Amino acid sequence: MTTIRDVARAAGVSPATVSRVVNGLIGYSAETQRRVEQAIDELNYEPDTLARGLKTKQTAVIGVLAPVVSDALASDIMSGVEAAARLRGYSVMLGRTGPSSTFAASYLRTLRTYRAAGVILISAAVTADMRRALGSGIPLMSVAIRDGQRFPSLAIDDEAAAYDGTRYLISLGHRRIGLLAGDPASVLVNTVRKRGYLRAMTEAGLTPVLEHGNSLYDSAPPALARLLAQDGGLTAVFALSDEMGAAVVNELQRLGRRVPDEISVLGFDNTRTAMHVHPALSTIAQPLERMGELAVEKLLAAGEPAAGPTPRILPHRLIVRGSTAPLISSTGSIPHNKEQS
Amino acid sequence: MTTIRDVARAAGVSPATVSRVVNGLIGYSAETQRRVEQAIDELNYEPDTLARGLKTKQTAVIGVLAPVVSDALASDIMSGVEAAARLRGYSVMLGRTGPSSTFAASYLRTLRTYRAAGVILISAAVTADMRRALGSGIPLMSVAIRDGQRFPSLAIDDEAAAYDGTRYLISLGHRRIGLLAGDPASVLVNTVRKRGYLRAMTEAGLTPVLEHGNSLYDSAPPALARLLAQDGGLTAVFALSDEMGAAVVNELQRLGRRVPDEISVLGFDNTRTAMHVHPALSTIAQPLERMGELAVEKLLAAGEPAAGPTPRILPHRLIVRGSTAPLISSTGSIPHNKEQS
DNA sequence: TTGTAAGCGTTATCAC
DNA sequence: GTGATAACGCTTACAA
Repeated sequence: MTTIRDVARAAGVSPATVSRVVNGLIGYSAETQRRVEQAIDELNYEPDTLARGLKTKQTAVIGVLAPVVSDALASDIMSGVEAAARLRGYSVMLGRTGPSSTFAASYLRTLRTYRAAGVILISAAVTADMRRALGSGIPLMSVAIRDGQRFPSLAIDDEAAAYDGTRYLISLGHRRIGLLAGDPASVLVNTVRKRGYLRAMTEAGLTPVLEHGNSLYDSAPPALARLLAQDGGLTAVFALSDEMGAAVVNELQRLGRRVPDEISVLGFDNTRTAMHVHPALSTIAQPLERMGELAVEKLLAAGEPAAGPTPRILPHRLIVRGSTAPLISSTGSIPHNKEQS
Repeated sequence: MTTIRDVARAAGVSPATVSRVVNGLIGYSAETQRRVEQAIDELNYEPDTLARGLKTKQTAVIGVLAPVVSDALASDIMSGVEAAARLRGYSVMLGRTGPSSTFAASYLRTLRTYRAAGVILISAAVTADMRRALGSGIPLMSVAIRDGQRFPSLAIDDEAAAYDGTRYLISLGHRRIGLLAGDPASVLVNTVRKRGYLRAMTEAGLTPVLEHGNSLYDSAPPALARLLAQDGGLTAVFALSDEMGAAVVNELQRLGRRVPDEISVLGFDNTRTAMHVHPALSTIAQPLERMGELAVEKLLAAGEPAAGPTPRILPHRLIVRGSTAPLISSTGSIPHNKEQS
């Protein structure tokens, strides 16, 4: 390995000067700079991250913790994180929080010993335990979840998004709309979205019909069965994740119900999964990649004076594909459509 | 931050002794060990990774490079890598190689300055450039791709897998079987799989029909159209990725062709995507998570004397779901089925 | 503008 | 069995 001393010797200067050049500080002549840079090129020198981090008490590492590594939603966010991080010369360290954050604290302790520049928590709220495990010098931010006001977070307004989704279905003429929620215990987000759905239904004088899955594909068919058992005449199902939405589309077809002619299905998140069914799933989009990028930006700006207010709310968006359609009422008339943007 | 000296002072011993205890070396009494461990607990001490790495020239970091972070196949492998790494006390650092490995070398250089313990390359072959960028001390292994004999790799036998998939379709009675391959330029694997298909077709005296997509969902519908233009009477399509397979199932249904009654579809990889269509996609499974785990194991054993032979071949497996069925010939008879295990 | 030298927190080589 | 002490490769006062 070539060290800063090797470069110094080759350039005929001191290690301190090489360091200054490498770090773009001031205090050397143009000629010196040239010689140093040439030596760096010739020796193919690269500063040792460990030694530098040990001295400066900082490394260009950003930690990312997701409940499940292979989750589509987390993957999209991670993709944004990776892009923003590489752009700024940072590397990302990946961890899985596992069921109910079992591993989170241990990961955060590790990240602390690496002197990470910041940590991003996907789909999980920051707990006091986590905050403690990470120590005090490292900023921590959660993404795709609204985390009270206690810790920084970055998410859409889930209540409003679910409200808008429900309103959209209502504007299509649907009256009997079932909600397929995720596990209320593990993801706070579900409680909030549920509230949005309930508000829209209540305002419209409609009766809520509600069941829980666990956000994943396999949980949807049985939950759909329960939903249908509650009200066999449902004309629309709002699933609070695309995986469940996709499963509902497929299961409905298996049951011989036509989507969207007989029954509309609306998903949530706008992950790739929404495109993988036929008809493609209408859904509420979260700007997932953008969230990942923004999280990095805010994290790295955390030390700065002008750090913006938190939690930061990002816009959601309704995406209409083939799985939703106006209700064909028994009289054959299509109700007035007051779809939202 | 509490350091090894703090612990030493609290326990009334020297830093050297604390180090011995922490690292489980020999050379201290049981009583000393007790005192040190107590001090560690009380002070909540955690060794500094950077200082340790600087001294030992090794960190417990495993680098993982994938073409696209949010890819389903890569995600599954990464999931296995994460699990195996955490089990052994290693952390994983994530990178994206990007189109045609643009970023790979730069990531590898970074990984070198972190003194990573090893690097795993997903769906990409090791090039001499990469090997050079990483330096000589760090093992590098590619996964889910067969990489000649020059560098270690871990993959299924893609030729045999494609052969078996084609044989399966033939055993179902299909004679007009189209192949939907991925981009031959970007992923070597496609060339090999194509060879397996061609061998099976030729052996059976059948005429190959072949088109290329790019392995992703959106590339499949147009490629399918070209396939159908070549032979409108195709009764089976073998797609060399689940994303393309799922797209074929959906597109076929959009075109009014029934799957599998009129036409069978077989995918490749067995990612989540295969489950997200209706009927669910029959496919050739790669043990993706297991590959990730194994890659970590082999990487960390790379220094050992008894490092096994490379490249290592893993078993593939045919998974029959709803998208494939015996050909109903015009005479109404179902051909003899000689399906493989 | 440039060099010297003192650490950063750890491990490893010696002595005792 | 235990403790000084010298690195590891870098940054950063402080001198010159």
